Amino acid sequence: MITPPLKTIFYSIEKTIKEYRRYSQDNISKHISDITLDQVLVLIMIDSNSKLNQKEVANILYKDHASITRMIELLVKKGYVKRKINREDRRRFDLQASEKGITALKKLKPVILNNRSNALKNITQEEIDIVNKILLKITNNCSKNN
Amino acid sequence: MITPPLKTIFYSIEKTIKEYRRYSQDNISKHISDITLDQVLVLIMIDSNSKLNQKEVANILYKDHASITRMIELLVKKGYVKRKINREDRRRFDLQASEKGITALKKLKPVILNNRSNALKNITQEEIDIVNKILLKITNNCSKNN
DNA sequence: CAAATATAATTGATATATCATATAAATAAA
DNA sequence: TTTATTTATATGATATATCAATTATATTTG
Repeated sequence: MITPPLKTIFYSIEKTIKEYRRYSQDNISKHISDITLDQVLVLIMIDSNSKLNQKEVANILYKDHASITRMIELLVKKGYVKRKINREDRRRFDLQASEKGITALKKLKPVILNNRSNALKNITQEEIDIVNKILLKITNNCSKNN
Repeated sequence: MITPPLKTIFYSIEKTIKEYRRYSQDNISKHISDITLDQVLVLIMIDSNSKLNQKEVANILYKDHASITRMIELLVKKGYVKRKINREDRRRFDLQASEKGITALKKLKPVILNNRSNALKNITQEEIDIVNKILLKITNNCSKNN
């Protein structure tokens, strides 16, 4: 008999992140309807450091480079991000939040912060540290053993 | 200044589940190359209880019904699952692992169990309980406040 | 310098997530 | 019993995840 996934910690982890994403996306959509949580995170990164290229954004957000390419493509198409070829290295792009992007961030940063703090209500920093520590162990077990 | 997602617990959670999925998928693929982790979980559920219909599988695995429809479609197409219309309720399907599905499960169940225990190496049951408890709090915070 | 190699980003294919809508069958209500 | 509502599944659209392969440019090396 195999343990139903229902009872494993992996199930809890997936369920938690899904609920957080849904909750977070709902609140974002109340303010701006054509942007996703992931796109907001990309936009925040771009706006916080104009030196970042796509590869670095991908590494920071722990996303696949292909996904970042497509997210930025959508952000550019919707006018939240401006993209110019880098002068020193023509393989790279210089990324910059547009006026529209900056305006969106003004609205959305508090929403994100609020999502996070609501999601963590009644959870102590110590508890968060414990969870982080144990999750890191799992991560390491999976990457080492592969 | 908004906290970089890098430092939030949500980032840890996403990173952990991604690493576990990648690790798990790699080991599955070593044995059977045309099946995904999610499909294996669906197959396990179907095989463990022949009474389950798609809606129930979706609820157990905490997946969207649309996703389950498509996963089962693929499992049927690849010959791992047999699907027949239920006699009492013609909206439902009776789901059953085929011979091929059963053979696959014989190989894959130990792989799944091994993945789980490797991923949790050097983590105590008490630690797992703590993580589960805190993750549940987050889940509840997100569903209540929405 | 020319050839080989490495890097940044893109593209393609396939699977899954999510949400909205549709369809068909079952059940409840008028 | 006809109509309305609910339920199980499917379908469509769009976004993201993942992996492989490609393209263009940079860098290294012979």
